[in-house]
Amino acid sequence: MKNSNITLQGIADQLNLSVTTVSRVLNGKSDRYRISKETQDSVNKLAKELKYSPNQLARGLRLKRTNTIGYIIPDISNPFFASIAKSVEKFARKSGYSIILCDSEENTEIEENLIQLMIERKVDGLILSPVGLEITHLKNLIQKNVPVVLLDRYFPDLEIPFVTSDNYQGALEAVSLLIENNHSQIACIQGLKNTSPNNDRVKGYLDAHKKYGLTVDNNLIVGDSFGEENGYIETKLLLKRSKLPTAIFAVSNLISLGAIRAITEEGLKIPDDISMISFDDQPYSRFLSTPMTTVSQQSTQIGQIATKLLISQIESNKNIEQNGIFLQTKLIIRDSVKKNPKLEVKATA
Amino acid sequence: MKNSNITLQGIADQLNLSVTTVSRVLNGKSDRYRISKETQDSVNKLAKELKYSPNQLARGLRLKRTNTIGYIIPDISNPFFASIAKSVEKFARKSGYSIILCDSEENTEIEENLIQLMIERKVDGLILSPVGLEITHLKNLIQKNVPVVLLDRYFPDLEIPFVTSDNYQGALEAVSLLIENNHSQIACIQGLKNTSPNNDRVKGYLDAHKKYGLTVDNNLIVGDSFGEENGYIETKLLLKRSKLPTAIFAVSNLISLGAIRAITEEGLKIPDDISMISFDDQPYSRFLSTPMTTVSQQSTQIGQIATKLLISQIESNKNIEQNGIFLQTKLIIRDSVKKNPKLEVKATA
DNA sequence: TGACTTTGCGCAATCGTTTGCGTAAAATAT
DNA sequence: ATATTTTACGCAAACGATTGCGCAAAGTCA
Repeated sequence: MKNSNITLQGIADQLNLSVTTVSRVLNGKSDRYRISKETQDSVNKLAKELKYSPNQLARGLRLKRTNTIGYIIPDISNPFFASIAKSVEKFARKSGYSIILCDSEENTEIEENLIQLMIERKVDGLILSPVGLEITHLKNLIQKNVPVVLLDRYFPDLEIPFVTSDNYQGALEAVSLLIENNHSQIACIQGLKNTSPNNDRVKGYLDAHKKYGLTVDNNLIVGDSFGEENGYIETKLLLKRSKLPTAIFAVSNLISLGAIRAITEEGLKIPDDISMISFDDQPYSRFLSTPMTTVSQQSTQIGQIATKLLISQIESNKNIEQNGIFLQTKLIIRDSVKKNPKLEVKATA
Repeated sequence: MKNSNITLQGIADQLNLSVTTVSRVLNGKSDRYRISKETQDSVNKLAKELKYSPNQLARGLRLKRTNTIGYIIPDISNPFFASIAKSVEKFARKSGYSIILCDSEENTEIEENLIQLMIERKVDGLILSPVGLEITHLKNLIQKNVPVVLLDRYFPDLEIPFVTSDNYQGALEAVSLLIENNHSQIACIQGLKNTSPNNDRVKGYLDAHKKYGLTVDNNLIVGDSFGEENGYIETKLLLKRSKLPTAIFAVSNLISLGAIRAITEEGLKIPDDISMISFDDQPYSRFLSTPMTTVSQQSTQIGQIATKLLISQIESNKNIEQNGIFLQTKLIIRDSVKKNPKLEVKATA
């Protein structure tokens, strides 16, 4: 209560100086304003003694700059986002920024409120993994000249810089592997519709089929969320069908976990009864009952690049010319794909 | 650039009112100050039109209240902390608070800097999972009258409210299970020393032995970090010993993951060659190659209670009388413990 | 008509910094 | 001795909000 009231004024009073001078000394501008060495020393000494700590609210108000980045993600408990968050926070911190973290719970309404909140809190910029396909609130944002970088998800027709994995390519490779192992009944359990990762992965799934001259049964594309529950439910349903899929392409790590739960419950085995490839590699992926073949993303890099992009945008005061960055994925082959007996399948491309 | 300059002043000017009045209307204090209906309506209307959004820096400066909670954790990419973070953020948000999240990287120096940073940013309170055994910076904090709640970790001799799992009991049960299955050479791979979760878990490990009249070989207590690497390295070393432990008690989920990696590398099997129990249940635990017996913590509740505790402290303006809250753990028995042939082991208690 | 009450709103200080100008005193030059 | 430069610092506004008083105008009452 007492200590918290140490201000420039307080120091100035005790030394019979003006706040101006104290401020200048403490900001290392002594030389530019010719503050005498003795004054400098006395100020520094007293500030240390009193444990002066600048009020960043006041400073931010005056400077119109808070060194704060707003960071909105759909689910911090998803290990994929958690590891990105780790690198975002770390890089921001090392660059002198703090982050205000909010979880939009994959809900557009919450997301909009959070953006409003970030504006009120005068963040210098925003890193965002947007939820839906609603983009008016984002347009408002850029009109307000708030630097924004999209992370993991983007809008093809919006001029906002973004960084994400090359989800299309990743999915293409994954599903191609399945097809090359002579799977043709491949279910795709997708995540939240209308998000770019989902769209791109599904497109990869489709194009892989096309590449090998296969037609896809649209009934095999199911689901609507990146969560575990979705994976469980959809797999349960898939396994009740008369014609069982021989493989599952799970569009996220949580989905595959749910799928495994369902498969296990039904007493089936991966890959003997059904094969599987999952997006997102996790530390545990290789130690699963059947080590999982996965599409690995460079989450650390995604976070770091996004942060770097945002900060350079903030500090240069101009919008980035560069629009989108796609990071390569990597197919990690383990044991969850079974080689089926050959069918009459040949590559077109 | 234009839009961002909408302030109370701007609205007041356009309506030929004072900022005072505008402020009062917008804060719903019209009635208390008898602002006429017409004035109210005109203010509200214009504010909406101009998309006025209050500057929280200014407000915070004036009100000495930011509705912000500082949140410092040692590793956001650890799923255990990530799921706590999820519930902290959610509960805080629903209570009208935002959180500034920082990762201390299990480093005391960083932690101290972050606390300083939080003070400068005038957070209303702090949720902290402290790193080491250094507590002077925490004492400073409470002297400054900043509400603090410790999460996951605590100091027995510090009067700061905390919420954590009953790590002692959890470890006691886990190791007892091992002993009851006739294991006597049980290695304990511990986490960061001098943190309460580690201390309490190791104590549980020791007391379980005591309970059954077993003496523990101190060489079996190894390691010094909650991370995956520690689990890997220590297990590698353990497996090189002439006298192999028959079981491993892994003090965190990441440790057990590292341990599994080492065990797999050495071509050994769980539980046939070596048994294992891990702290922290995770969604994947049951789907590991050998479904893991774990000690599950109520992470959602931990986060929520901590946040609730902090907010009530903030809003009541007095320190909580209640000091520590321990949440029960739950032993989830799966397949990673092998029943050994009986030894001459009998319970003392 | 004058006194009193109610209505409706504004003044100005305050929160803690930063910064564009100034300026008095000391030093130096002429 | 006067003019000029240098040294070392201060004034006061500004950032955008909140709030304790205060006060003029209108309404009510006798």
